[in-house]
Amino acid sequence: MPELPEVETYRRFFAEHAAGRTVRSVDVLDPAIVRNETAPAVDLALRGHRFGEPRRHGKWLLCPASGPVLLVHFGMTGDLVWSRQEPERHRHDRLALVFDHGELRYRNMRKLGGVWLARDEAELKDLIGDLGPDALDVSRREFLDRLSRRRGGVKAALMDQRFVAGVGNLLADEVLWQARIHPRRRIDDLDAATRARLFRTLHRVLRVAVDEFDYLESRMGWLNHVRGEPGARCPRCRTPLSRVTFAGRTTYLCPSCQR
DNA sequence: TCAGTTGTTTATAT
DNA sequence: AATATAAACAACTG
Repeated sequence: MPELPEVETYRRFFAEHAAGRTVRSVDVLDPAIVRNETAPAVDLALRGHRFGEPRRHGKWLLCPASGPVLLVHFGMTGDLVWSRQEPERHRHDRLALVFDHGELRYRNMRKLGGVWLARDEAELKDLIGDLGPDALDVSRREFLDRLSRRRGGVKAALMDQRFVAGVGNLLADEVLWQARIHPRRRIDDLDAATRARLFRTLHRVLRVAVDEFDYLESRMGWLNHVRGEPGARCPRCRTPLSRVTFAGRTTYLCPSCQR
């Protein structure tokens, strides 16, 4: 379930199991999941290398291995699995990093996303493309500055990875609902107080989310707690929520609270 | 059978 | 040049 908070969870998981460990082999179980190299090339590049501390930028997990960097993107259905917790490989396990003490598997049912190998930091930048600042890392000043240069709808901006990196469909709805901003509101129409509220809310939602596993469902009083339930009502004012399609994505909002 | 799904890219239109 | 939209990608689930 990967947006920024989930990928942060994967980063910690990778750090726990793979950082400081030497790769014995890379078993590519589905060659199509490696997007920019052949399966043997990935094995050859990483075998015998030791992983350092993983980093995260937006929804990308970046795993340096003394020289080459393994790039992991989770799409909609990606996951990491540690072999001690689940001994058998699953049919959606697409790649396994094999260590002496176990194996870390990249699972992805739908195969959106995948794994890339960068030979160095320069190649890494080319592969992840023109990403904006990480949504949890961006300063208020930079966020407001970027917002002032942006036109169009506010939800589209939040979800644009070149604007800020890490916010997806569910988080965008959550932030806008908490900040009481209609997702179709034009950025030009937002006054200074509303822009400041948007930043504060974005930051607060992300902070809570990265610290709380399963926040999407467990966080009482949040939009995502009731999202998708038939007849769902706004947790604040009890007005029935609207469900609309916006740029091909399902959007939930409260017609009473949000403008 | 049909609609829907937390992401990204591409083509096309505005 | 930016922004908006739909479709495609793939593999399910209800």
